Amino acid sequence: MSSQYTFTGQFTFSIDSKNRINIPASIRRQFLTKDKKTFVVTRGIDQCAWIYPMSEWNLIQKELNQLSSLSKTNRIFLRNHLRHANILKFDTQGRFVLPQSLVDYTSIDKNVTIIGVLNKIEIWNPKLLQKNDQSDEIDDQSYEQLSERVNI
Amino acid sequence: MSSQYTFTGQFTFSIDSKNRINIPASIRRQFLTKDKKTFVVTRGIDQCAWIYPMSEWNLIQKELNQLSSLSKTNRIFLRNHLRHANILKFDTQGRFVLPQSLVDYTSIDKNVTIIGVLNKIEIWNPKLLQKNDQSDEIDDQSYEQLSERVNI
DNA sequence: TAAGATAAGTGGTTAATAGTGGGTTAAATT
DNA sequence: AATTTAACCCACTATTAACCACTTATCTTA
Repeated sequence: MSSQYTFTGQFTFSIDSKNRINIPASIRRQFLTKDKKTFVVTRGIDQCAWIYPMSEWNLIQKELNQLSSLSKTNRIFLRNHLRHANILKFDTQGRFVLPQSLVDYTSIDKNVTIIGVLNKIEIWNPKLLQKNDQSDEIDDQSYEQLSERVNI
Repeated sequence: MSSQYTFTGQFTFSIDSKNRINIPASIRRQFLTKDKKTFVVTRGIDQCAWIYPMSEWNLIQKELNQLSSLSKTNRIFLRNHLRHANILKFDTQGRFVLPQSLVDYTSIDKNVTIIGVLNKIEIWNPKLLQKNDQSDEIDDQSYEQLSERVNI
């Protein structure tokens, strides 16, 4: 089964003294009832945190299960992906607390930028995201390759 | 499945103090009932905003879903494409509010030019569009290349 | 073609929702 | 038992969305 979520958009919120972060109402409303406000926060591959609704995470776990631990790459990848995964819920106000380890990893201090990326939500320190904006330009060749797969 | 929309024409309207923009009635009437006045506004590749009726956007999303986030190029591409996409509806008067980030990106201030371009609608600052008119002439060679793909 | 009727575009006000900050109680940990 | 942590509750402010009203344009019909 493929993804049931298609998050989009960008929002800038604040993190408070208790490490609470608000989930944008428009994103919150998209959560399916079966997920019951439950999701998984984990390390992103870039310097951000990734949030998956529980049912999405289950799909990912199924895929990860296919990877044999005989391969070193697989072992490292699995380890780093799973050890930082926290199952959380958002509270009655629509917030969740970002675990300290992820606060550190993402270097988030005062403000956070939240962006929807299809089946996941990314949590960024705005300054780091901006830095990526500048350096992460896609070169022409890569665009050419993409154009063979994506028609927009 | 291919596009169900063929927008055409050009209109000049105004944007008000709350960033509301009217969608031309003739274009509004073309919206299929299944789309329920819902659409996606996002950054155009040029300095304009693009509007896709929801069903059109869903086609694009389906393609984006094929891209794995393990590839760096994919990650950057997905992020930068989706973060500026806002799912919106037009109100009972047929207007929508253009998000501030897109107001900035398009440099729209007082007036807007709205153009129908097949499956999408473009929103421009009239002055920028005019500037493009002058500089964006297509050279003969490019026309030759186009002729191999498009028969008009 | 003039007059009335309908639709389209624009502007402002009000009501509802969303975001934020803090405090209180309950649970867990040491 | 003391301290920390997490869930819950309440309150304030800012933002957004719904509503109403007016003007201009377009269409209809006498």
